[in-house]
Amino acid sequence: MAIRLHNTLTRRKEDMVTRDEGAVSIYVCGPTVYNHIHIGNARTFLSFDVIRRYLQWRGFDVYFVQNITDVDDKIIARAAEEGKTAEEVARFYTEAFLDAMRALGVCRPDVQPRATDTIPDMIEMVERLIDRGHAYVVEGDVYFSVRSFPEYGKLSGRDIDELRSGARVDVDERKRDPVDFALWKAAKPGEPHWSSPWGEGRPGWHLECSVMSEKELGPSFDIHGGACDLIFPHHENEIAQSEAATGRPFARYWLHGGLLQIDAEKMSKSLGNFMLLKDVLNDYEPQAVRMLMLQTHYRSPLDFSLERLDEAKAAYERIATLVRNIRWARGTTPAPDGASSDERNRLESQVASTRERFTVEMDDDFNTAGALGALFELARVANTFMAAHPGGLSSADLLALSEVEEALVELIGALGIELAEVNRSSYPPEVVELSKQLAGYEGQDTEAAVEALLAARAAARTERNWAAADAVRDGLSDLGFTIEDTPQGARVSFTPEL
RNA sequence: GGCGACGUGGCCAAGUGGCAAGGCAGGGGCCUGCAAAGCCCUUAUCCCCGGUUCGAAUCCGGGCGUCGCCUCCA
Repeated sequence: MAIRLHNTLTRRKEDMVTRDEGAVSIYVCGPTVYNHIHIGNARTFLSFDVIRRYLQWRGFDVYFVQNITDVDDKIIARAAEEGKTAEEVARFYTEAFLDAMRALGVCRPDVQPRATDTIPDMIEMVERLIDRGHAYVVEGDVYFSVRSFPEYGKLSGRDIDELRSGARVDVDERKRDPVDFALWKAAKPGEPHWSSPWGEGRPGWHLECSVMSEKELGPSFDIHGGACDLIFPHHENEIAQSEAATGRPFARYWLHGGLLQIDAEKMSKSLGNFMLLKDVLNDYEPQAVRMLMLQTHYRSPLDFSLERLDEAKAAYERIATLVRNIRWARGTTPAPDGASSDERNRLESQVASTRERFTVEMDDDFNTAGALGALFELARVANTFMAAHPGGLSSADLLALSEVEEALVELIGALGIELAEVNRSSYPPEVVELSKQLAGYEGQDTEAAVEALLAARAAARTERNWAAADAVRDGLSDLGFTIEDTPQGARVSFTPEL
């Protein structure tokens, strides 16, 4: 079964046929580093991280390139505001961006070129465009001649003449045509600048993506991604630059993500209605953020709110709790009899059908919402299986459940959501003091302290001393532990608040 | 005005011709010493009108509404 992609260029879903069989080359537009990225920026990077991970999971050899725009008007403006140099601003927010991506669990691109490291290549492409009659020099600026590229507008469905009449911006009289755009800008005093055949200057924004993608992936590659607000003019201009410079088709498939909205309005730095990713991650686990994004198809708009983030967190915990409960059950002593072989077969066939449906959904233009639906169905079936046998599960039952666990961890992992193992070493030290008070524990080991508390609570419950039992549970609860009673004993889990 | 996306239960959302996934929230029940987790039950004339079809959320036409791009934007 082929993977289907919605291609903005053709406005329909197509079978993915890559340049090299078994390999996928991807270029995704990265951030301009003039501020911390907001949650809307994060959505796009997350979407393409999921696409990349899924293709890898499907066995493709993925080569993923994403630029960092570290020279730009907005960086210069920000530097002026802060009384810093543009280089300082760019360096600071580049680091902040890399930190934020790490915190969200976004895989690093295979190559992550910076615009300022690619200047010679950009100059070379501009020279090529001038040589081929697609660009012209005016007083140190170089412009791309849009009319020299007849296919201009094929991505965004725009018509050059309509663009021209609709141009609202003050027209630069030196341009031969109002729709022409800058490839190279002569530097004003105090701006970052590089030597070029046209004098000291800096590159235009659209240029770097054409240059980097060609340098890293070749003139024709498989997938070019970005958010849909980049379709025009950015991606249209990239196509014009690259195809005019190389004479060869640019990206085969154009994938565009929908925008994140707040109160049904685009989240953007210019509108001022944004939330920074780093602030959101201060209060929420990355898994909750990822779950929220995955519940909506990547091309649809997504209205963001903390309420929805709470819902996504609850949804994530449904899966995480199940996996934790399976792991716990597998640590208990198997019962002599549990489920019937029919029940086990049903569970196992559900695992198989979940894997099947997950793949079908994801192959169809990365339908993460559908894929999650498959996982939740498996969760319900597995929960039902366990609920039907409160008296305990046999070794065979536990083996079947371990297949459920394996599938959930693997499949949700293919979407970039990690189901972490419980880390006992991170138990808080306060538990020792609590155990001393309530269970007479004398040692210093946190894990042993918890064991002592659970033993004390079990004893109290046997004596029907609910006050003593609840004191232990409440004390542990205050430290971030959850105690749940089952017929097989108390189940403890530790989930510290962020 | 041009180009594009979208309109599915209380909220979110998948589904693009054949009995409407899933999550969250609410209500009822079960389990529990009380909880927690979980299970069971429970809520949809798929924006409106017309058309095509044996059959339409899904295709076509018209309307209404929301959003995006057309200017820097993930």
